[in-house]
Amino acid sequence: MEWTIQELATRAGISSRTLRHYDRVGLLAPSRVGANGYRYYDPTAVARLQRILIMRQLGMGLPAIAKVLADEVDTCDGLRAHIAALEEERDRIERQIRSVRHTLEALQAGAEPRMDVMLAGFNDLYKDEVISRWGERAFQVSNDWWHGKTLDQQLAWKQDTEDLVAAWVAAARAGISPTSARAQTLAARHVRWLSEIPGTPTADGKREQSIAMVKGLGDMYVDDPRFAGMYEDAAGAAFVRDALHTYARTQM
Amino acid sequence: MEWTIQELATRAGISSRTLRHYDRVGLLAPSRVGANGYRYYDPTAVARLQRILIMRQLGMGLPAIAKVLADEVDTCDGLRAHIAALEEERDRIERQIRSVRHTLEALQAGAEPRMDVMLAGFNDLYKDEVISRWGERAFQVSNDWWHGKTLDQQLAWKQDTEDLVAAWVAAARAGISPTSARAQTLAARHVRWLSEIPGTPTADGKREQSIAMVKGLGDMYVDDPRFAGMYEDAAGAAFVRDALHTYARTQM
DNA sequence: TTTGACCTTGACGCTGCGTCAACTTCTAGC
DNA sequence: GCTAGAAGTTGACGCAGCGTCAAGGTCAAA
Repeated sequence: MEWTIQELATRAGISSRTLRHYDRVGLLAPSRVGANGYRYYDPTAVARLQRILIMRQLGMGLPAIAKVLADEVDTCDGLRAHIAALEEERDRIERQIRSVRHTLEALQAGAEPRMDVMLAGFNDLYKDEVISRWGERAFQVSNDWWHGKTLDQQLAWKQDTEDLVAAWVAAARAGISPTSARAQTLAARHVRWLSEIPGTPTADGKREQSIAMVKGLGDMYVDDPRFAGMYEDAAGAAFVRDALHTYARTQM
Repeated sequence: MEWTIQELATRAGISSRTLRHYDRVGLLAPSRVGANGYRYYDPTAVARLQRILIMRQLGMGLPAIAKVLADEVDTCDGLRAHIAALEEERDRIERQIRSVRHTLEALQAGAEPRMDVMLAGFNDLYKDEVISRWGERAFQVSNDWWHGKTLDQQLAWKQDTEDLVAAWVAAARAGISPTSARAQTLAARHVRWLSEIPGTPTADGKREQSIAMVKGLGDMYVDDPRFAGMYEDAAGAAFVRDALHTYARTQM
């Protein structure tokens, strides 16, 4: 008793292309190949196909199925691993949904695109900075802090940020020195603003690291394209950087 | 103020390959291309990249992002559509998980692989049959019936099925006629067994269709590779088929 | 001028097949 | 015996979003 590729495919509800694919990837070889190259399948092959289709219907990948069929992995273990992977994926999507909802609400609440861009850019940049210098955990803390805020709190924080930036721009325009009292007052405010974010060295009271971070941040405002234009122009960013450097050197 | 591909990529935390890819797919063109072919990006391009990366981080696909950036779709609408897609996906995975858990429990409870194969095969086959002959709805009903059963009930049903098959094999081995009283008793039991499945014509009391289904099922036991060996051999399957045909003709 | 870093285009790989394309083989009717 | 049509074969592109060589041109510093 044996069947041609089409007979088997039709009965199994799949395409002959799929069977050829399974043959090519070594998942299911035909029991016999005629001198003409035709593939023929016997009941043993059909049984194997059964198992393949069951696992496939459960969403397992072909390599994982192959391992189970090759007896490298126990069927139960394979399924358990698959469940774990599925749960992981589900949780990831769940987080994704919350994140998108959050963004959508913020957008609807009137947060302008540029605002959003600025903050997201800050977050991203901050992420890289924090991860590379103080490890992944610190980023996790401040990230949770941000996403744990209510919409009102986020908007309020955005407002604070905008005010601070506006003050910097005004000071830079005024042509005063970065070492002047007014600039240093702004620098102090900037550092306080930073310290609101938990998980940062400034918030954690680590002096050496705080200084390094404040200086590094100043440099980034100048060098990083993502902050381009944040302080109006290159001169504005340089002003902020110089003021922050001076503050870090003399007041921290 | 402009940056080379590498400068921008490093700051943005992506690869230069990604930027080239975005250029190729028309998502983000460099603001200027030198005579040497080098790509250069200005602050406008950086801002656009910002928006792209934000949406990408939210899990949106590049084509969807392109539509939003091209103002074909409102940002909020894009996000809403994305949320809907994510929720769909999450629900799908959720169903997937339940299904795999179910299978795993059945397997651990001692259902042997061959049993599982046999029943899954039956379900699949039955699905094709029912869908093609009585429409999708009927399949839905019987599928829900199966998945609505508790594990114990499923195992009990499997046991019934096994007993029935064993009885058929014994009768076929005994060399009796398919029209004999013993064979016809088995056929009656087979039809009762079938009628337990809701949504089938037998369960619904549709006489003409019941007869057609019982006969068709008998034919399938012989012709379909997925039932190969279920009744031991071709002779066994033929015996069942003949008995069912006789029963359908004379008793239904 | 050399070296090394950075730029370019081109192309394969991954997942699981769908979908032509081009060609050979089998089957059935006249 | 011939021919049409159904079914078989291999080969290759496409899909999402890049990672990853490969081969070669350009640029900046020593």
